[in-house]
Order: sequence, then C-alpha cells, then structure tokens
Amino acid sequence: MAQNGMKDLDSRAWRAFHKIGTSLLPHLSRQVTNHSGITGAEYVVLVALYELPVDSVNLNRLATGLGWEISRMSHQITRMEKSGLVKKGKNAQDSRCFDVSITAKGRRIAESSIPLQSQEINHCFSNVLSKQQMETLIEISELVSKHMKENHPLKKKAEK
Amino acid sequence: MAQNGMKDLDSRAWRAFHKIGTSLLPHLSRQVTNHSGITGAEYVVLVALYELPVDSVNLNRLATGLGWEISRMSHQITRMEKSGLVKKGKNAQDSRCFDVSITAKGRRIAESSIPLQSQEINHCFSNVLSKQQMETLIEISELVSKHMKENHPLKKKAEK
DNA sequence: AAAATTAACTTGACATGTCAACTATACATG
DNA sequence: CATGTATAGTTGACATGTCAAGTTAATTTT
Repeated sequence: MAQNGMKDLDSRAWRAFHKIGTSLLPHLSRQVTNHSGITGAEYVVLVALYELPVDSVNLNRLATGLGWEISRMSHQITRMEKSGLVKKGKNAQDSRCFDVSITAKGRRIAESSIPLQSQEINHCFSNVLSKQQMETLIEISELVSKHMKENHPLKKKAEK
Repeated sequence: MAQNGMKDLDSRAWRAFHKIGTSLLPHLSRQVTNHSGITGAEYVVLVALYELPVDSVNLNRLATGLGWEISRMSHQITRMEKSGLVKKGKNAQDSRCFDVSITAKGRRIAESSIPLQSQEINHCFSNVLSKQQMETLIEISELVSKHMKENHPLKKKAEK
C-alpha cells in the first residue's frame, strides 16, 4: 500500500497541482516584492483595482472577485490605505458599504510592476507550456471554478 | 486598454491557474480540518511521513520534499510534536540532524483522514475533469515544477 | 412604526508563514 | 590541530490569514 509509483491518476493529478500551487505562487510573490516593493497580495489587489472599468468597487465585490474572505480584504485594505496605495470611502447610497479605489501612487506602482511581473509569469509559466496546454488549463480552471462556486462558495448560503 | 475580454492567452492561463490555486487549496484545507481536526499543513506532513518507506526522515529532506522553507518546517514540527502527531530525535551519525517520524496517534489520524480527504479531492477535482484533462494537468505541473527546481530553487545555490 | 433579520463591514485574538539572526556541529585546509 | 567555512536546525520578531464576535445600517415582518 502507498507505493509511490502506482498512485492512481487522481492522486497524481492532485499532487502535481498542489506542488505548483505551493511553489510557483510563493515564488511569484517574492518576485514582485523584490522588483516593486509590494507584497503579492498587494499586487493582486492593485491589479484588480487598476483594471476596473469604473473607478471604485465595494469591498465585498472586490473580495468575492478575488475569492478572498471579506475580513481578509478588510484587513488588507486597511493596511493598503495606510501605505497610500488605495483609498476607501463610504458609499453614498448604502452607508454600510465602502467604495475602494486605487490612488495615484497605487496606479504608478501598478503600471511599473505589471510588465515586470508579466515577464516573470511568462518566464516561469507560459514559456514552459504549449498553447494547447494553456488552453486545457483554462478549461480545467473554469470547470473547477464553476464547481467550487456552485458547491463550496465562501459565504455560506442561508440553509433555512 | 485592460479590457477583460481580450486578454491574451498567457494572462488568461495564468489567472486561471492562480484562481484554482487560491480557492481549491484553502477549501481542501478547511475540509480536512472539519472532518479530522487537523490543519491542512498538518495533513500534508502526516501524509508525507505516513508514506515513507522508512520510518524517519530528517527535517531538511522533509522540507525539501514538500517544497517548504526549512524554518517553516521547524516551527511546524515543533507544534506537531507538542500535539503528539510526530516525534523528533537527534540523528546518531550527524548530531546536527533531526530524524522526524510519525507517532501512533499521527498514524491513526492519517489513516482515518486520508480516505475522507481523497474523497473530497475526488469530488472537487478529479470528478469534474476528464481523464485527458487530468493527464494534461499532470504534464503541466511537471513542466512547471521542473522549471522551478532548475531555475528558482528555494535554497540559493552558492553563487561564487 | 417598532422589532427582528440580514448585510456590510470592523475588530481583536490567535495560528501560521517569513525573514534575519543565532547556535551547534561537521568538514576542510593550512 | 587550529581555524575557517559550510550545514542543520532554532529562535524571535514581525506580517499576514482566519475565525468569532461586534457595529452599524438597511430591510422585512408583524
């Protein structure tokens, strides 16, 4: 039992995925910190805000969009506001909500870090995969994401 | 600029990967905690020790095998020793080294949690993918892992 | 319209991960 | 063999993530 060579496909696929999940992601995080002085989490948030078609989102949507818990986003935004990367204001319609937007400083950093980070992603990831493999990966991701959204959403549905 | 529909393949593939990395992994971690009362990290370590063909490994190897920083492993093992899941003893040959092994309690927990966790992995992952997709995923992961190991290993090589 | 629920966050305590010293042992080399 | 250097692991401080409990404001219910 538990002979490593004869693991089933399931297990191998999972372990393979897990492994990159826990090596590539941290690596890229370190990279962005080295070249742009922001953490991986800050980068992800900045990019999300930078790419908004409008100029602000509420915390909730931002968190959901990135698949984060809302309390995590709250802490993160608090820190990023302190360091001047984003700003936060009460929403006029619903004063429970906060609108988050990127500052000029945040935008500057986003603009300079995105190309560097893309290059690194390219180097570690896109460059080593074929077009076909990337397409399959996108399919896979959509299937898994769909499954997760339907069956295991972060915020528990009221279960009457 | 930055219109979401027309991102290039690179970027879409990366985001796809990132998304599963940051939703599936934490979900499975929560699952194992719910059904077996151990954290995701504890689970990973227990499985690694459980599957050893011999009865102990040194800390360093264990860390490297899982792609963890050694200091993280040290903290983790300290905690797990406190809770009686593993034990640690100085290596007889080289007294700088520590041999880590699983305890009876750890083994019991591993044995009961592994099938539950496999089922959950199956449910979220293998079940929603075709055989072909899983094979591609394994290929992809191996390519990326290989690249990482060759180009960005955790412990910096002496760079004389 | 008062009371109860729900929603959108905030907060604080705690667990975990990271990074930069630090300790102790082994190995190398003059 | 004495001294220097590399290796294995520890430690503590700090950053970040999580969970549960609180606020405050909007919505429903009665």
